[in-house]
This record gives sequence, C-alpha cells and structure tokens, in this order.
Amino acid sequence: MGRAPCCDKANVKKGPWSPEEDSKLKEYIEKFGTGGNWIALPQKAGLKRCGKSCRLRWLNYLRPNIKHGEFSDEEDRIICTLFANIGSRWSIIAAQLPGRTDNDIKNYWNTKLKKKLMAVAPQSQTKPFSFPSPHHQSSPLSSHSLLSLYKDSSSSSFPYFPPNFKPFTTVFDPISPIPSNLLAKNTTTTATNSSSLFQTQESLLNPLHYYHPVKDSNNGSSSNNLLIFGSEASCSSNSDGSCSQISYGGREIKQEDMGFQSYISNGYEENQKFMFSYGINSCNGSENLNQWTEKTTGYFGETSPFEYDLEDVKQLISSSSNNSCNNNNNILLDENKTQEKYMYYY
DNA sequence: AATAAGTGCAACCGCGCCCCT
DNA sequence: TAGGGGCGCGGTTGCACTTAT
Repeated sequence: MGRAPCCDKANVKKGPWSPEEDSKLKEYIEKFGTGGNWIALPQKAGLKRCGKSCRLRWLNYLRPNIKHGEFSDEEDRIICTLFANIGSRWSIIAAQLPGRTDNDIKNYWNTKLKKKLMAVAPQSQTKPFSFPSPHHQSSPLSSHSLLSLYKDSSSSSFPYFPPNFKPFTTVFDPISPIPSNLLAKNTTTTATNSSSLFQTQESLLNPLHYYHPVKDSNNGSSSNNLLIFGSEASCSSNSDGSCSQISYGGREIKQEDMGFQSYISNGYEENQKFMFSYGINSCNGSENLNQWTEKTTGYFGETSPFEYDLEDVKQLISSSSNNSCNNNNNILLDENKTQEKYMYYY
C-alpha cells in the first residue's frame, strides 16, 4: 500500500504559477507566515495548490533576497569545491551561497557547470571516478581530471572556501582543540599545499575521511560531543527558506558548529584514515586521545575501505557494550543506510 | 521562414526522516 | 513504541525559449 497523497490531486492546480497566485501566496506568508504547516496553507491563502507546491514556489522564487541570474566565478568555485567534497547535497551547498536556492544550483550544475568542467577536463582518464556515497551518481570524470579542473581554474588557492564559509574541512569545533597527535610532523593540512591536492581530494571523496566533531545541539551540552563518520547530511530551512541547520543522521547540527579536517601525510600511501576519539573520557576523566588507530588504504578504495571500517566500528560497538562506561559512549550504526553513517557520542 | 535540436529552468514527484500522538 | 502526517531533499519531467540547419 502506497502512502496517502499529501493533497487532493484532482482539485489542485498544477503547472506554472500565475502572477495572481504569486501575490496571494506572498501576501499571505508576509502577513501570517507559514504557520509551520504548508499543507494547510494553500486553503487558508485561497490557493488551489498543493502545499508542497506552495512551499517550493516560496522557497525558490518568492521569498525575499532570492538571487537570480548569472553565477559568478566565485560561486562556481564554491559549488565545485563543495560538490567534490560532499557531492550533490544541494541544500548544503546552497547554504553557502546567499540568495541561491538548492534548485537553482542543482539546475546550474546539471545544465552548465558540469559541462563547463567537462569541457576543460583533460581527455586522459585515469581510474574512473565515482562519488563515495550511494546517493552520488557515478561521473565519467576521473579523479585526476576532476582535480585538474581545480588546478586549471583561476582559483589561486585550493580548496577554496568563501570568507563566511565555516568549512567542513578546515576547522574543528572551537570547543574541540585539534588533537596534537594529528598535528605531528608529516601531517599537513592540505589547503596550503598544492602538491597535495590530489591526495587531499581523494581523501575528501571518501566519506570515511570526514569526521565531524560537533556539539550535540539536542541538549546544547558542550561536553556531549559527537564524531560523525560518513556523509549523510541534510539541511533544513527556516521559514524564510534560508538554510540554517544541517542534520546528520537525524540530529540537527548548527552549521556554525560543524567542522571536519582532512589531514594527510606527506607519504603517498599513508594518509587515508584517521579514526580516533579524543577529549576527556567522561567516565574516568582520563585523556582518551587516539583511542582508535590510523589505517592505511590505497587511493581508490581497492580494498573496499568502507567495509573495512565498518568492521572497526562494529568492533567498537561490541567493545563499547562491554564497557562499563557505555552510558557515555553510544554508537549508532545504521546499516540500512548502506553503512553510510556512523556516530560516536562521547 | 520553417522546423528540428538543444538548452534552461520552474515545477513535480517519490522517498526518507522527524515529530507528534 | 508504533504509526501517521508533514517537511525537506534530490532526481526527474515538461515546456518555453533559443539556436542551428
């Protein structure tokens, strides 16, 4: 049995919005807001439209400060960089481009930017490149060519992040100092080292290379941090349509709290995985640095590092369940999501 | 000038997730 | 705790407009 339709399809208008409908919707929302209920809104506003359609029209077209028109080079770079890092998470990308909507960016990417990049991509293909998440479609771009695009771009630094971008990749949460053992010699951050671009991107493209020490916004406690492995993120919008929150595995995380760092080693083969916990173990109060170990894999996942790491996480679960401190160490493992996200609360 | 092909983008759709009861 | 309703996301479609032949 399929789910019930969100509205009476027979009695709602579809297709392009008329100026009258636009003004009705705009007036109503400006006057009363969305009321947190899009389904009921059209009736209240006197519109014969599906609530979802109203929401889309508002978010993508009618809400204030929407920017239409050409994308700037800077916006191009932001989109490219974020796409390479997080894939087609348009809402997250849109959150970094004020005035742009996810739909806008998605369309722009699919119709223009992708072609633009393909046009300048070198023909020599190395190993086929595919994005790490099941959500990501395979791309004919090789890793090499993708990176070449960035190198060939006018960007003077890479990865590029706009000034207001609290990057996933460059900072830890301010409350969480970067573990000193990760800053050891031979470990470099990548944004400043152009020779490391290739390694950097390969690292970023593997979702297990993301880890996100963030505050748990559910209880606001700075001591209840979580590390998130994987890339399953979604973004929710404010009533005005601006994206203010990103959720990972169902937990909402303020963007200003987000961060991950991609560390690489100068050695070609040994940069790939950092699995670690750090900070104060709240059970016994002792420092708990580098509890997990660093692992090594090849660059293109020849050994299926994802599965490999799942085992590690599973191990951690079992050890955690045997741990007297497990009240403070909870791992959520969602295998139904193709092993995509792992959370570690500490 | 007519028509086919290509392009851009607004809108739709289905699904997964979260919240509330 | 389970189930239903609503929201939001990403993929897809449809159509108007533009360009090429």
